[in-house]
Amino acid sequence: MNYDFREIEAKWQKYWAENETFKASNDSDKPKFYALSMFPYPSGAGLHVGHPLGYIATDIYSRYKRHKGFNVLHPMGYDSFGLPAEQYAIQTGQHPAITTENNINRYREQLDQLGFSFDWSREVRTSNPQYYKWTQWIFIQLFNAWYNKKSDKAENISSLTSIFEKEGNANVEAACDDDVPSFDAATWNGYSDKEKQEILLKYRLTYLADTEVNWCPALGTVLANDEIVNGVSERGGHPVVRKKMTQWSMRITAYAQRLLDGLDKIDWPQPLKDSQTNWIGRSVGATVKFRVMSEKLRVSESENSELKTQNSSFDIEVFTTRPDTIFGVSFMTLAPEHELVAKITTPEQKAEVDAYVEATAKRSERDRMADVKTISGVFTGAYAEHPFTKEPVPIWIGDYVLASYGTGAVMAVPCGDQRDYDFAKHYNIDIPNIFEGVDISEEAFADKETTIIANSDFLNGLSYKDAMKKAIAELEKIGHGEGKVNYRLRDAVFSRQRYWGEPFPVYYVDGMPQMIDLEHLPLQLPEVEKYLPTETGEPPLGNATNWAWNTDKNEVVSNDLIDHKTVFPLELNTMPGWAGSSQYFNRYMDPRNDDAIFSPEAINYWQDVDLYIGGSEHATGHLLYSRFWQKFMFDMDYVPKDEFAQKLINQGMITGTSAFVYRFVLDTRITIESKDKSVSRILYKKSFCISESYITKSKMDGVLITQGDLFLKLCKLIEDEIRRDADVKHTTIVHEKEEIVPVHADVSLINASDELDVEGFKKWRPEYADFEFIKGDDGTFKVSREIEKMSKSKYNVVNPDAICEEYGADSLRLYEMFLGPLEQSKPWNTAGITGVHSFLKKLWKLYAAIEDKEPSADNLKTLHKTIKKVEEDIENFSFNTSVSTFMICVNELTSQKCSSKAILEPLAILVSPYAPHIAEELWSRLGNSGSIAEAPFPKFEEKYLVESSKEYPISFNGKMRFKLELPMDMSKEDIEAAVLAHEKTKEQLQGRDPKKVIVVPGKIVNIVG
RNA sequence: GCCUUGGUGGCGGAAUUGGUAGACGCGCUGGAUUCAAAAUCCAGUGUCUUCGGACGUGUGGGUUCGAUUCCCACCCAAGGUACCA
Repeated sequence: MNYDFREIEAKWQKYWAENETFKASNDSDKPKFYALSMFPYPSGAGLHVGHPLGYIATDIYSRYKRHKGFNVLHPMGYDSFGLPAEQYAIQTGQHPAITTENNINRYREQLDQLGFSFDWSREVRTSNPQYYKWTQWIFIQLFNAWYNKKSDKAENISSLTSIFEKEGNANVEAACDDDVPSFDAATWNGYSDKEKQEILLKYRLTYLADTEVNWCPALGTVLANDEIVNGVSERGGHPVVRKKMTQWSMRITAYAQRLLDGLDKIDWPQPLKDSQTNWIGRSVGATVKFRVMSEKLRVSESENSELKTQNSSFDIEVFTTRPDTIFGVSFMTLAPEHELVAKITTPEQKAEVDAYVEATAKRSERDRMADVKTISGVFTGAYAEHPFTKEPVPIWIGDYVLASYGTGAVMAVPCGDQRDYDFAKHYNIDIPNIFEGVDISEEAFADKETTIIANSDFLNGLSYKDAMKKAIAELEKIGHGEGKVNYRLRDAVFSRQRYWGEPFPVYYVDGMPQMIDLEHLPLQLPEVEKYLPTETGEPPLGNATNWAWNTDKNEVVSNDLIDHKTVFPLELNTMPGWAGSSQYFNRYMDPRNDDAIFSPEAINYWQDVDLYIGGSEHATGHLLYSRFWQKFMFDMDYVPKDEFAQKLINQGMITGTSAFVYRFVLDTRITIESKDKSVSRILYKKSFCISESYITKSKMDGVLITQGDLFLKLCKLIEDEIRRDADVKHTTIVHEKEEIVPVHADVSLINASDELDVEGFKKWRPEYADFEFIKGDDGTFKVSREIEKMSKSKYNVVNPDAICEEYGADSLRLYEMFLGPLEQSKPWNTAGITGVHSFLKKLWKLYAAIEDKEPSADNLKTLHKTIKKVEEDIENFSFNTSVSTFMICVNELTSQKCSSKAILEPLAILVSPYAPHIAEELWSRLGNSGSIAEAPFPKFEEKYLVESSKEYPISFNGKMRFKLELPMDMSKEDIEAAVLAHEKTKEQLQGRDPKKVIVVPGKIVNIVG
């Protein structure tokens, strides 16, 4: 009887579905266990081999916990709103809901094939109105809440208005906008309704604010940072400008400290915690205000007091973690983008500053960050007044200061900060030493612990800590600053100018946002003709003709009916990708509930996620926002835990082999003098894709360069084209090449010799249809290959279907685990799959003739050794080593010719979390009815492993020379005597006396000499 | 630059607390079976070797009776990134 995996796997997948084997109940005497995998975005490419890695791990653990007697919740769903479906819709006109549905069906088919123990009755889809009803609901809860710093939690906005009514806002400590005016009760009560709403908006946990976005006029859309390359859009190379737009924001900064503190309570990988810690970026220090001195002011300081007030009205605020070094300030540096730069620059310096600002704008932030070698900056000509010494401090701009952090300005203390030091050295700026007994002639001194301040007036002789306190106190005294804890974290922009996302349950009355009542939710996405932004630059929902809210009927009506009395315009933005994923883990607990996001019974039973497995790329996105919402839900008493996942594991990614073609654009400026003497100037742009064989990466700086005379060849090509037009007397031709840009090519277009199917590529990427493809000398167009993470966006995905077809799901499951440690990244290579497949065949054979006979001691030893190891492995998420353990076990039992049911039955249970189909089949062949899923996990018994003797490795000076079998219970002294008496020992020592003999009973003997 | 992770045979990897380096699998070599192939089974397989051994876990040091494991310095690769003042 052969191992017919196709039949077996189909049979048990059907059985599980029909019997709802993995359906979880919200009511059970068993202890609960909630195992969760991050749900996928159903892309058009289908599931690839990287997806199941984490799912298999979660599945193994879930099945194991079920064997251990837990009531297991193991759900799956789809994060089904997202950009790819929308882009596909823009290209093809197909509604994203349809493509999404198709993709989900394909995912489901693939997932089913792999035999996961999901409770499909709880499936959620974020794009489903029944689901996003509750996403909208949470948004409303956030809108109706403010953060009270006194109680250190979110509260309903009504508690805020009642304070306002009684006493105004003087005593309110809230997380709010910076520009809240202060008012007393009478003023508040005298405000109009609209004025009150405007004030409240500054306090709400979700609020409207003007935020800068990357606007691409040519594409009519906002771009993400990674959609922009070298300042232009990745697609099409259009210019991108920073533009202010009114957007919904989430006041996540209110939770900065609690998000930081919460990390101590959860068992998440340290690198992930580090990355959240760094993202939140807490630093303790002070803000310091420097007053800008005007040029005139310095010349005629005391003469005109009116001029003084007029011209020194600019304050530069900096945040510093070293206020103790304030007397070491010898210059200031502003980010080139800083709004004051244009205002304070003197006329003499203007040209130089402008040029520098422009040059900086072209550099990416990453560029500016990574480049510490190049020191650059420009003096603005302006000076600021030192708050204590009143000395002028020159104000520079430099691209090492980023506008997005802190205030975008630093007080430079060259003696205490290496970057400031280098900058000062480079531009010959003073480096005053304010440290006692420290030599700063070579480098800055940044060690806080040993700092003693000197040359600093009232700070002289103080340590870092004392000087810090004193400096802050003095700054506060003179009104020039205050102690401050600064967070890097900024409020999260929550609006997207997209179609395929959750609509906001918001309409506008007199410009003020109003929430739609829960009973009228969900507010469903409207139909639109086109999924592109409108011609006037409104988001795609601006195309909808039926997108107005009737407050009488509480329904969506035609835009034509908007009268601003009972019918009002609806919000045109949609929510971002992370909205739907920030509470989905709680929704799984009670996914079909239409009256509440979940029932109190459900949340109180399941509490939180016990094990969450997913990729580390979500460290600062999904995982930070989810923790934020969970804490909010906790504050509002909806959930019992303020952290949603106790334990989290990052599965390593599976890397794929990406393929690149090289894009290269040649600009040619031509001046043509025709025979009739008329002169014309033309800009001629020609685009190429170049075979890999012409490209080398410069060893110096990693820049891509073309090899040999390719450039000349291409210039010649263009010149020939130009000159083909006859009537030309004289031409001047200047070629300018743009950078060589590597572009991903889909790996399905590449053959085994790394050659590109050029026609296929042009068809796949129509914007390359007119490009000239330059083949190599051998007449082929080669791509270059690189190992990268497997991802649809890198076009290097391999899907599991073929492997499933050829070897079966159990083989694939085992193989993905066998590849290596779960947390580590590893390359995908199917070469070794025959190994695990033949293991399954050997396992199968073992059960060919099962007998009811007593197992031998060897049998029992093998079994219990395996139980022990596998159990330890699962608990440690070391799934690769348990696959090896199974192989060893089956090899041993095969050579022992074991056929005993007492051994083979527990073995089937051990294997079942890993290879559930074959385990079920063997289980039923052993005579059991029903599923193996609930069978109790075999119990390990030490007694079968007790050994009477041990084969000791005998080493000399740490090197193993021979082995010696000795009884387990032999004493140290006896072992030493036995080893020293052995003739091989004498042979090794060759007459020398051993200096020392180390005996570790049960482990090793080492002889030194 | 910074943060994180990693570096062990031809390849994926193992060695759980400092105690036999290379488990297990792939690949490769030889053999059995077969008309032949696939499949299966058996044996071998870190490198060098004068066949005694010597060397060997990115590099160089150190601690130790003993180091893949601990410490210091460095090199390389991947992922992330925010010069955090």
